[in-house]
Amino acid sequence: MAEITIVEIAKRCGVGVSTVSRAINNHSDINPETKKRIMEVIRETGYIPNNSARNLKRIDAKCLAVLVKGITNPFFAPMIEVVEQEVEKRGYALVLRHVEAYEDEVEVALELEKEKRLRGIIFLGGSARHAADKIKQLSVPVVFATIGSDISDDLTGNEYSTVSVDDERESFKITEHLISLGHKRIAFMTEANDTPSIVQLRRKGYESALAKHGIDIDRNLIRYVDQRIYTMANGYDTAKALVDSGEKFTALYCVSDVLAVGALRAFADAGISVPGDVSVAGFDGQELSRFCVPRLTTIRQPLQQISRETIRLIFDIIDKKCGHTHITFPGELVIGESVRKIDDSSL
Amino acid sequence: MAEITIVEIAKRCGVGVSTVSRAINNHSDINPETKKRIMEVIRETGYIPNNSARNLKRIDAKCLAVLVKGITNPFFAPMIEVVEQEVEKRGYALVLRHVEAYEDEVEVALELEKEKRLRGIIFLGGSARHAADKIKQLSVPVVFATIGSDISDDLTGNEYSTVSVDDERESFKITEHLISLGHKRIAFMTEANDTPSIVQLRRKGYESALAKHGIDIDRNLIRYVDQRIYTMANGYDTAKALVDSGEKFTALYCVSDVLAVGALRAFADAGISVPGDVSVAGFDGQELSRFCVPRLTTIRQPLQQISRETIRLIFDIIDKKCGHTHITFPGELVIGESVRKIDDSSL
DNA sequence: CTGTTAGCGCGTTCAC
DNA sequence: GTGAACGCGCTAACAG
Repeated sequence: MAEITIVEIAKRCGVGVSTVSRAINNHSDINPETKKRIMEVIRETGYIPNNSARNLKRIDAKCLAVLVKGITNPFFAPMIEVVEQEVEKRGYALVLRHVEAYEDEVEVALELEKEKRLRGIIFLGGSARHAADKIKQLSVPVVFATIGSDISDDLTGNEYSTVSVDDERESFKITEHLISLGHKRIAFMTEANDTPSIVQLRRKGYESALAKHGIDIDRNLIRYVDQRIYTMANGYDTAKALVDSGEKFTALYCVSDVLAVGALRAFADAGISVPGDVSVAGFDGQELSRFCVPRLTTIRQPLQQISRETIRLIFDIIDKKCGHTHITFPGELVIGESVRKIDDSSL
Repeated sequence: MAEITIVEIAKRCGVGVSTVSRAINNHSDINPETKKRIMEVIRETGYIPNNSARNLKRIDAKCLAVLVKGITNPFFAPMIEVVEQEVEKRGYALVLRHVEAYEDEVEVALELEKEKRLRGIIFLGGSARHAADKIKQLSVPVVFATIGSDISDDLTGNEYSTVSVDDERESFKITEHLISLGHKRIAFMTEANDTPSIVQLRRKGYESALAKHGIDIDRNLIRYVDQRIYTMANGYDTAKALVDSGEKFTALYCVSDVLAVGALRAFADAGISVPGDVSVAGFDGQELSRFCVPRLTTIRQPLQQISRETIRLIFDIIDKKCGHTHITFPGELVIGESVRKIDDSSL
């Protein structure tokens, strides 16, 4: 397979390479006839320009990178769709990159920035805290989506933008909702995580809601999943362990819908009725929460809005229409069928 | 931010660029001391080699590409994890690329092949049929995973490999399972798709099972979702329409678990008990099928095995240990709680 | 409107 | 063991 290059195409057309280049890149100053002829030959030969070479030369490509942390997570799928549409609408190209759990997303961004000519970087998910100096090394605008503003102690917040819900407040909200329905012994399923993160913010919200209403925090009611909060199996196992421990509780609040669905299944297997015997609440408002049986009471994150706003923001920053900002959207308390008012005669 | 290059590093170290290059790429013929000094400077400066330039020059990188069709689909997540592990274990790099529904995955592969130095390409999902000449243009070994062997009419099958279940046979199997439990009026939820695809194979299996048992195919029982078979909302809407139509049926078989879960919810809302009034079967055996209420009866695809075998195969082909092959794994009929034997007194 | 030419940053010869 | 020089394929000046 003789690698066919732009020179070869130029030869076959009897033109210079730059003319071919112009044809490929839709430059205006080219004879339509010439262009047509060139495109013809390109099609015939099946020539495909080498992207590496292009990236190397190109001064500037209208290109955005989106780095998504955790491919296993269906959470981001609806966001990505929106982002793709919007970016295309603006005539930009999109580099979508998945970052493994063990990788440092900023590190990956740094590398990508060298390789492509990026105009901006969007992070979807990922850890909430990054080394300040690394973020500073990024030379194009950065927006974190679904992550709040406390990304690094050492940054003033002017080096990047964020678009997200206020995880602590939303978590407070749903916990208070449970309390308002008479629940006092509210178990909490989360991830054991020392580093500041979304998960930790949600825990804070849970604890402060209890505190506000004079309910003591019972450490036995706080249960940790093994590593990942986006697998049903973890939700199942942890809920089962909770039940088996004999601990009394009237509600279980899980930091993610996925965990909550796993818990639903565990309760079903244990012959515990939801919401008859126990109420279950989730967080995220994923598609799943609307289709499981019973439907989950949860906090819906406005992912569409977050996505759209993220895009708007990054383009505004690119176009120097504004500086870095931190935008917070309210989440929505979605009342499902998995939570109910408590009777006095409960366990 | 002055873009720092290999020349700059060389200058600061007082060595030639090629020495720096050798240090970066772990070449053997370099003084350990020199190397150490260079790596030190690289760390200090935060220098990151430009990948485009590397790809342009590099004769050969141990690199594999995996093209995944449809990012919305959680189906592939477990496969990707396995693939990543295995590839890393063999010391290869991995390029993971998501292909949009409207993109032609082979086209993308062609482009990628020009850009990077690939040694092999793996396709996860995607349409079952491709233009023969395009596949032939690919100069490195190609393996299709989860797609059967009828990828193109014009190919002998020696130009590529496949690793998958026999979708038609598995579909036949689960349909026959329903029939064996006394079901005769078995509705089928699928995607309207003219082009040969997995979906069509499953339909064939459904129809031939009915035929074998002397059950007429009732076109009113075959229901088409709007475009995508991996959204619960589609399963919900289509099941609801089926119920509303007043058509009589005792079982519903959906071409994907995701659709089936949507259907479960629709039946719950309609006050139809599963499996009391209606039995529901899915296909795929995703995590979801084990955690929904009731658990789904479905066909589990052995994704781990498929992934592992795909990797083994592509490396064997790269190493010339074997030629192209077509491997079929049996699926597993998983008995859940969503299907039951029919009474004679049913609707 | 078009052809010629100079690099983009790096890996790879080939001398030393 | 190391450095100088060449060129990968392409785009962007520039000159015509």
